[in-house]
Amino acid sequence: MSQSKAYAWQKLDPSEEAGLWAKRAQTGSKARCRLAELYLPFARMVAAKLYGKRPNDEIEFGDYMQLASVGLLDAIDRFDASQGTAFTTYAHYRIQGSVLNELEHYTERQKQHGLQRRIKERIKSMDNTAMSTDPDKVFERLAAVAIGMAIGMMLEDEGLCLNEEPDAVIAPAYTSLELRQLSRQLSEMIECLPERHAQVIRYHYLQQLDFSEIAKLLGISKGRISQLHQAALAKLRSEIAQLNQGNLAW
DNA sequence: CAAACTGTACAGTTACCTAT
DNA sequence: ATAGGTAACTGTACAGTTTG
Repeated sequence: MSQSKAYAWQKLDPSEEAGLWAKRAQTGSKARCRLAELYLPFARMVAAKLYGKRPNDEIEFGDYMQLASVGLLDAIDRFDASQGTAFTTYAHYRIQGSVLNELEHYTERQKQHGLQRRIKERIKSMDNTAMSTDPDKVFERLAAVAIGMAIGMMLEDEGLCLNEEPDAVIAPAYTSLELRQLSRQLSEMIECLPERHAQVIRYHYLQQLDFSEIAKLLGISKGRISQLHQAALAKLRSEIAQLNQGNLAW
């Protein structure tokens, strides 16, 4: 399969991209963040190719992706646009180097923090009202669980359309029409979130980056990412609760 | 030997603060 | 009011050690 539509990196007008490179070094630069967002699918593709050649299954794709994103940021910071070479050519070597170099030093401990655990934690983080006994929280809890399942499905849909990740989990058990609809609605809701909130959700759930990596990408602190994450989830829950009032089917 | 305990590392959360 | 930083905190998983 050729690169899926969802992962095709967006081509910018050359002058617009040149502007981004020029502004990238400014403190708290939106340009740097925009470039990272633009080329993250490229980093993912490089990670996927390396993952395809992995010698064993000890390290999961999510970990390759994390290392690739670090390499991407490094490439963005060091790339000299005036040299006339394409960024992807330069970035390919840096990302590959970053992944291979870090994998060499990968500790047993890091291996233990794999994708499955991250997904489990993220779905759990959606359900932080689960222990509530307050009846008023029941709908909120249902919405939280539904969001967790829907985002879980979105993660797996990513796997379905990303052939470079050969061992992606396929055929989820809960592919009901209702959840498919919720997943679609959820994507639309995420697009309607404030930009920062949407970025955190996309990076965390779709690109599988942890808060520290997102913080580096956006140039803000890990604590702030957590706050944006909580605020985004609160908004999504509220949206879903409203949806629920109009449609008791789920 | 296995269960219980303890220490450590890490990801994420929260309270409180400052700057705009 | 909002965005963001910082540091202390919580929860979890794991490794190593102790104890019966």
